[in-house]
Amino acid sequence: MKLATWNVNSIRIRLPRLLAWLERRRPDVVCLQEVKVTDEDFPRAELEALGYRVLVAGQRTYNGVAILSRAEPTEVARALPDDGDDAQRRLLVADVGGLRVVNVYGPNGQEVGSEKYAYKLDWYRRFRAFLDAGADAGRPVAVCGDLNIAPEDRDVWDPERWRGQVMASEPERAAFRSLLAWGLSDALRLHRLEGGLFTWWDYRAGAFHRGWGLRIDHILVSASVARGCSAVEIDRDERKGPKPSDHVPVVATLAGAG
DNA sequence: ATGGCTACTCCTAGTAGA
Repeated sequence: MKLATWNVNSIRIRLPRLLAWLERRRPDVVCLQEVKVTDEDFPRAELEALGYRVLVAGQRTYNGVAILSRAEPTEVARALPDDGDDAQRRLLVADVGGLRVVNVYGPNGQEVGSEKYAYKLDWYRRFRAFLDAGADAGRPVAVCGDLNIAPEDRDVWDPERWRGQVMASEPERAAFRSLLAWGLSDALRLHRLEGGLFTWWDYRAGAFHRGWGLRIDHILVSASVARGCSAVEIDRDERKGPKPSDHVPVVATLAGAG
């Protein structure tokens, strides 16, 4: 089966590209981030017409996550347990077949030392506690999404320029490692060890064509899933052409039925 | 690299993204 994650940066603007990509790629499960619409405004019918079931934890303007799946999903959670009623929509968890799919849109953090940076680190602390309490790394689990963390120097285009900056700071990298320590593997790194593999490029300054990217979108898998993970691809071409998201999809090929 | 963009909104200016 193919499991994908994509920060679409507005499902409204990206719907034509998303539909074309789904028809071409035929993923079995897709985690979307930054859909930027409420549940009611989510383009459910267009996606169902392609054969997908749709779960949405939507929000107007900001954030918002969704899971598309060919098989029937069972919703497990749509917020962290200590989120308030008006919390930012950054989490959606569903069981699809035997796989627990944890879709995450990690906070941006804005700037090291800012209030939003503190929120980001605290969010990851709460997310790790959620995994501890509500999931079992001994079972098939995949944590997918835009984590907004470049885990190592090889995941940024210029390590010296990014050293200590938001997305690449040591406390953020420690938060990423705390997810691995829970019992997950970085699926891409099971197959590809080289640098220069990026999933996001700034819209400004021709960053994509200059190779100024970061790897901040990830698929993390528990051990049983890792054993059946035969490939992970970054759909870099989705950054080209008209109206791209600033992020591209990451697609893992896993053992087992869709 | 400190923004030359994009998308959003009580929409034409301010906020946020990363």
